[in-house]
Amino acid sequence: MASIKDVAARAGVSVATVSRVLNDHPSVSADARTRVLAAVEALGYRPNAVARSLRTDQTRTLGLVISDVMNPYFTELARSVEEEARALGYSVIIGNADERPDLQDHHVTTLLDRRIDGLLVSPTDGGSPGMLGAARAGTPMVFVDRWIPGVDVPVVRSDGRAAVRDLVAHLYELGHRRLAIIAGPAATTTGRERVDAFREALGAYGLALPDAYVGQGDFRAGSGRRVTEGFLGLDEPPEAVFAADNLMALGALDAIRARGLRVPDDIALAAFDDIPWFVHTDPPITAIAQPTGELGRAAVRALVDRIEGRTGESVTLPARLVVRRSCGEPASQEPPSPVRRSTP
Amino acid sequence: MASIKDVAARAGVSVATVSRVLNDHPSVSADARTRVLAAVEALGYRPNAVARSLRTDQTRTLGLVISDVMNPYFTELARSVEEEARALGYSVIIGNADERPDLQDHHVTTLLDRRIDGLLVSPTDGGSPGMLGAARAGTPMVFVDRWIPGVDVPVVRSDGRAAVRDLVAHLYELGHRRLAIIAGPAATTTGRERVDAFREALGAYGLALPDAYVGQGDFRAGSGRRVTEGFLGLDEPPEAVFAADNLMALGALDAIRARGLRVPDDIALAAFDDIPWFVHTDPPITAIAQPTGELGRAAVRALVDRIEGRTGESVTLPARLVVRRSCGEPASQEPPSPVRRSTP
DNA sequence: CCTCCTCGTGGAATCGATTACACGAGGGAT
DNA sequence: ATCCCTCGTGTAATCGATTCCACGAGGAGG
Repeated sequence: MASIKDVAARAGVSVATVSRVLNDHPSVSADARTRVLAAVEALGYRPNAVARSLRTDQTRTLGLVISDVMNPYFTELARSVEEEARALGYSVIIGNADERPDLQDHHVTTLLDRRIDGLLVSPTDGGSPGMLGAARAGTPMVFVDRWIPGVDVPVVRSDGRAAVRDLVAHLYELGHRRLAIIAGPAATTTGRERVDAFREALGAYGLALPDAYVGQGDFRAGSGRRVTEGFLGLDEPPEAVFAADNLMALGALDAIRARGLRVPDDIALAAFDDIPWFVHTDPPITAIAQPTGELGRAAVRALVDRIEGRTGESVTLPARLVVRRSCGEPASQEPPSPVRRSTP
Repeated sequence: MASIKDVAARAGVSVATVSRVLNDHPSVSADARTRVLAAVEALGYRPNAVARSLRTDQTRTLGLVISDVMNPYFTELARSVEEEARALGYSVIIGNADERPDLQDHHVTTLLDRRIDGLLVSPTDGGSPGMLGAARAGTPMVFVDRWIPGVDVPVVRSDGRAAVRDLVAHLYELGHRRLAIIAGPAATTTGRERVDAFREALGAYGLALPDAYVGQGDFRAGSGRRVTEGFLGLDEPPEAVFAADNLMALGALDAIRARGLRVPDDIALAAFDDIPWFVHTDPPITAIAQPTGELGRAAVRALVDRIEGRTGESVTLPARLVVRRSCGEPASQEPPSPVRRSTP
């Protein structure tokens, strides 16, 4: 592969001049410039990004560590992050933590070893050694979606409180009173917050959230299934289940169906995070939609601000409720009927 | 950030010795080794991968350029690729082409500029200049899923011919005779092959595939919708629609539903590429499943073989039909009834 | 006509690693 | 005792860029 020396030789100039042309530095004669450009063209020369990074101490690369690639929410996030980064002249390297702190740390270290300019993380846990180290090491960093309390890093996320209130209102109107939640891991902020918001909203209607109605999930489909089976096995099962993310909702749907029950007739189901597929499930699922694309773009902007010496700030965007059919027919069409419970 | 010099200074040895310890070269005294290790620990030293790559001319990184990250098939592929690569000591940088040749080229060049050790591509088109250049430039390369005929690069893919035959048999048994297909872009191998396989299978049953029943899609949901609307507007609409990928199937489902028709009662639907969500759609969709994970792993193995001087070979794995309910009830349960057609 | 600046250019240092080569010490064979 | 090999180590070259500094030519100003 041709190097800058080859170009210099062919153009009859020094490597310094070639470099100047490439970085369009002003003081290069028109003549030299054309000769260099011709040589570049002829040799199909492309600057070696590795060498350049070593010298300039910047890679124009962002690292993005997400909790789970197979989760459509995170793929969409990744996509918008890459788009915005590209628009700003950066590349993105994605690391998939698969909800495992050790894998997350592996990616963080690998990314740091490659001297990425900045790190975007949606932490899987409350702070693995690698993560904390990175935050302390001074690498520009921004949290997206989830964050770690007490760590001084900007957070770009969406606030679901209002949407959760809307959801509870919706469920209440439809006659549901015994509401349960499949929570995310307590180690994640989103895991905790959604439960808090749910409990608070319930409180506004004078409803309690008994411990039996709080299932511990891990943001994967399997846990949604297990927790829901638990709910269904209760003496007094909930009338509505709220899954704290889309994958767990899917698991819940499985469990409900496996019992021979139907949504929403036998039990209502709602999810946090809306995804295109929810329109097509049987029934279409009522969900709380985050402005995912905007989140990704805002996170990149905040990170690049930090990298380039400006002050990237935290951003909080509102989520909104998208009503479909998984909680029952809208009250306008039929009066809320007492919810039946059937156990096979 | 601490460099090898700092470690050397603190351990009281030369950088050469530090390097030897780090790469566990045999001729280092036990004493020097412990001192170096202690210094590494104390300084929290991590070798600079950029510098190392420049010197050794290898990055231990693979590039993966896929056609569309939002397509669950490709996310699963990406996930398995990363897993296998990690197991073999490589990192992966993913580039999302979004089915756009220009974006694909952008990623290929960026990846090449970073001197990745090998490239895994699922080409979006019949050969953009960048792709062809990369293939010629001698970078180790392997095609996954899709490939470019005439380019001498191993291909890891799955063969859907048998599964398509099974699908056609299934549709035929259920009484469907007018079968249509939503094709992928003609520039892609998978776009063409699936149509060919379908036509061939139809031929075995004495059925033709008229031009009006071949819709031109682009592997995105929108095109599936448009093509299906076209089919539905025909004087004699098809009784079954086969979408050449999962996203277009989703679009088809939308279009069918928008017309007030029902699957499978009014029209049957099947898709190439199976994804977890197909179990939960209304109705569950009959699909042809590729061994996606195995494909990704095989592709990485082939690529790493090439990189490390062995001969990575092409691999073809069979796909299989997964029958669900979107084409009608299995014949064993009820006799195939003449398919109705209803236009609103 | 001399001096000073600006402009274009090249030489060489530098980034942080790896590694060929040289060298001195010590041990075994003769 | 001498020679030779092996072992551990350090010095320095190298990878491919960027960039500081020096230098010569030429133009402007006195």
